[in-house]
Amino acid sequence: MQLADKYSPEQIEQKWYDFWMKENLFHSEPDAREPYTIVIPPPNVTGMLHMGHMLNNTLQDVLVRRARMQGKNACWVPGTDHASIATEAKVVAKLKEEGIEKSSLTREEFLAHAWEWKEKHGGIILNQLTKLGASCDWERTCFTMDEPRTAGVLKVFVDLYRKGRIYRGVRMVNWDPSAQTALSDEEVIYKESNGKLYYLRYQIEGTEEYIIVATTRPETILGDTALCVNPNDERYKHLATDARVIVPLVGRSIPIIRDEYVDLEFGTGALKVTPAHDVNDYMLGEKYGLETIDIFNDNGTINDKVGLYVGMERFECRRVIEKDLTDAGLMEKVEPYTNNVGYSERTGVAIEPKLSMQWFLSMDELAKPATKAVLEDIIKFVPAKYKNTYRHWMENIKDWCISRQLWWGQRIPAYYLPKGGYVVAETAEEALALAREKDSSLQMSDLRQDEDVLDTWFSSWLWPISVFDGLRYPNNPEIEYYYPTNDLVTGPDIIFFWLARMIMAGYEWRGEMPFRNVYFTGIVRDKLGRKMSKQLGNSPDPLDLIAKYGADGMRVAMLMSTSAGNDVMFDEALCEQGRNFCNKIWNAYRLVNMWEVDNTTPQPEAAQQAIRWFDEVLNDRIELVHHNMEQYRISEAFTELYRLFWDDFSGWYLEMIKPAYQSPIDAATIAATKHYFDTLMRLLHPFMPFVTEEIWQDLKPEADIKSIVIAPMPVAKAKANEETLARFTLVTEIVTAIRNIRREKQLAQKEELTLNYIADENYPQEFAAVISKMANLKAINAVEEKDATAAAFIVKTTQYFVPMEGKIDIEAELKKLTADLEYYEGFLASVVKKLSNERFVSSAPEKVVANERAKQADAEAKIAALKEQIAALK
RNA sequence: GGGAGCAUAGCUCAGCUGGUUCAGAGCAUCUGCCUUACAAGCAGAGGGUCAGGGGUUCGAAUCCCUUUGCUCCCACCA
Repeated sequence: MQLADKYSPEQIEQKWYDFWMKENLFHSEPDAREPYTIVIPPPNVTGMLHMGHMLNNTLQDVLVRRARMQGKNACWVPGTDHASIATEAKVVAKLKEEGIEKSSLTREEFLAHAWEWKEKHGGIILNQLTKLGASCDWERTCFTMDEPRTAGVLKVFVDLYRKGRIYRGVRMVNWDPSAQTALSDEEVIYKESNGKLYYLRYQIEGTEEYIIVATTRPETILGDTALCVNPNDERYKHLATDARVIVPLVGRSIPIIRDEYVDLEFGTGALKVTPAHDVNDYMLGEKYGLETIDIFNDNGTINDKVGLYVGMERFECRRVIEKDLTDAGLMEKVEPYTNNVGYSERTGVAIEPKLSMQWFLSMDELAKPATKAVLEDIIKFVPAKYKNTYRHWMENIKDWCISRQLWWGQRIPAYYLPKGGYVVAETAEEALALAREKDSSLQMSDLRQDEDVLDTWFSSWLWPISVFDGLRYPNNPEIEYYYPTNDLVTGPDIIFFWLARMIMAGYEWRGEMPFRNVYFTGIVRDKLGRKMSKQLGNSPDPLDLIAKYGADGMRVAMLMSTSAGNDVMFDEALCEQGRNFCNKIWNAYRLVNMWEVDNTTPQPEAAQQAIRWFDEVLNDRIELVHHNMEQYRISEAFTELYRLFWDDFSGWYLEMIKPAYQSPIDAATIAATKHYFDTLMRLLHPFMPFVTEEIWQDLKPEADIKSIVIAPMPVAKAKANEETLARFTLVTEIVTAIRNIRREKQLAQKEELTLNYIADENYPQEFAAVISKMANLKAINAVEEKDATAAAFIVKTTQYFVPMEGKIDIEAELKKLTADLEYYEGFLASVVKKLSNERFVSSAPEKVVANERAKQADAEAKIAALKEQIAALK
């Protein structure tokens, strides 16, 4: 095959992905083999691919492809998440653009629009993953809101309800006024915000005296139902026990209560109590039986309960009320103030604490086995540091608010009865049957299903089970075969949202962990360390990068820069490095491929020596890569292969076996080389699937294996021969030394040199032919005498001379040798000092001491050799 | 406020049980090469008080204490 001199991924990638799909190589069915399962963290159904997905899915694909090549029945289940808030917000925005208000639609009409949107955009993100080479079993693609998953969710809800874990009640929840729904605690992000601290004057009823109250939210005075001071506060001891104050502007009379909750140090020591709009105030309200006045509409505007500022947006109201208070002389002062404000994770608006009726899931019982599993490493976290984060959360777990005031999602299967009360059932029919137990006259039309839907995570927490339909059919062969899954690759940012809950669900409905290992990725940042975001415009489009550098180049960029749990500083230069590596592989193959093979040519000695060495290197690295992968050191494993291919294979091995210009290569050497190429491609395939397949298909080492995707992963043979590897380092040192001589003396590479040496056991005799070839020597001679006219160097203890015919600068040589001598004398002194320390000799392990003695002997020999050379020069 | 983690070459990071190869890799930089697979390349070189201080040890980048700086998570005094 004629190969272009640059690797061009465009056609190659699409060609092979199509081939893999056509051959159905990613599809898995249960069989006798050991399963290897990964479930994808489902991206939002209407989302777009970003760099985080690149990182996450590259890693998953590496793991899956490797397992597949190791002969396991690899199954990577893809899918998407219905992402109720995010998707509903997008659909609402899209309808708004078309001039349609959500409020003008019925639930059914809205859902029809939403499904239409989902059908149109839902497949995009998964399709994008194919561009990266993701070897998902696409036949298994799931959606958290498709029928089997929804049925599972409802079954789980009913099960939990019957177990008494789900309850309904009025609680203070995090309200998102933009999405107009409750959120779980995890969906609230606290950020430091610059606000103001307002000091308001509350007149004590029946007096001219005022109490000053500090607050950050003056608009909530509309909902004030008490004022609270600390009972130990001297400033307020004089007040009558039944004293009351007048709420500024509102004019309402409210009691003064006394509770040690109030901090004497903060503000004036007086606290306004607004039970409807502050979590702590709510607790005070409960404790003292205070009235609760909710002053906001669901969209964050002021309602008509008080009759002031009606319809005004909450932040607008704050500005207006500040002015009105000032004008009325009720504002003592205003100070700048920094505090933490909670924002909605999805819509970004400030959260409003709000009392409302919601569904909750009691978590204590669920948490117990899940906590244990991680702490005891039954589920292993990589890196382990996240165990702490996990434990802390699990041990302080709060009940989960699972209802959302949205339409896009799984509707809560609770049905209200006309005369109060409700029933919970998977279907309306079952609900009716249950209802009739209470009142036999009831008809279907009497039942009214709860309007709310479930939190998205209430379906994603079932993912490892639900993708195999293990909730509806707990004994089906698929779930029994694939569950528990092996590895989960995710970011630490969703430990609480998703990971912890999946573990809880796993134990609750399978009695077993959902996955054995969790690999945490970091966040992909730009090279300045900033988070990638649309606002900053520092987030490259992964598809553009793939188009520019190839999918393999992109994958290399991800692999080069990531270690578990650490953030990735992404730099486009890494993609370039990846592309260059593809090109390197390509050109190495081009070289091997272009040689003419001649069966009559005997195998050169240099080639025999090269093969003897490379066998050992390869074996050694296979072992190392395997070892690294076992420990999820994926980046290190790849880096080993990168260097193996680039330096050892291309830089040394290929140069050693390269036939002379326009000469053919012998059959034995080309066979060995192609075998190495095959092995290297297999080792690299999980990391760089496309370029390796392209080359492997051309090599066709095994006719009955149709793709490298299912070619067996090379395994290390017996332990590598360390001796051979160590001896070869002498060769590289000799060659490097001669190259340096050429450079210093400005000798052309073409000019053949002679190498003389004074023989000892550290001369790598068995690699003489390789040395000769790599250094372009015409002769290598063992000599007895030193040669003062030659360029000299020492490797380990062996003295080498390259005759220079008068080109030697004796002064310079002497200077160099003297500097070396000084270094080794200093080195020897430190070794001797160590060895003469009795405590060292007696306490250090034998091996360490022996090693020091060897260093001493080497240094002494080297010093002797250097002294001889210096003497000879003089 | 509570907890966790990090600090090693200009940059991004390895360094696993304290001891060969302990001060490394890649990138970047510099020098020399259009050598016949690859200039997306080749051959070389420079560059670090392992954040500061103290301790344990025969021996510390590695273990302990401490100071400083950064990051993340949790909590939320209005």
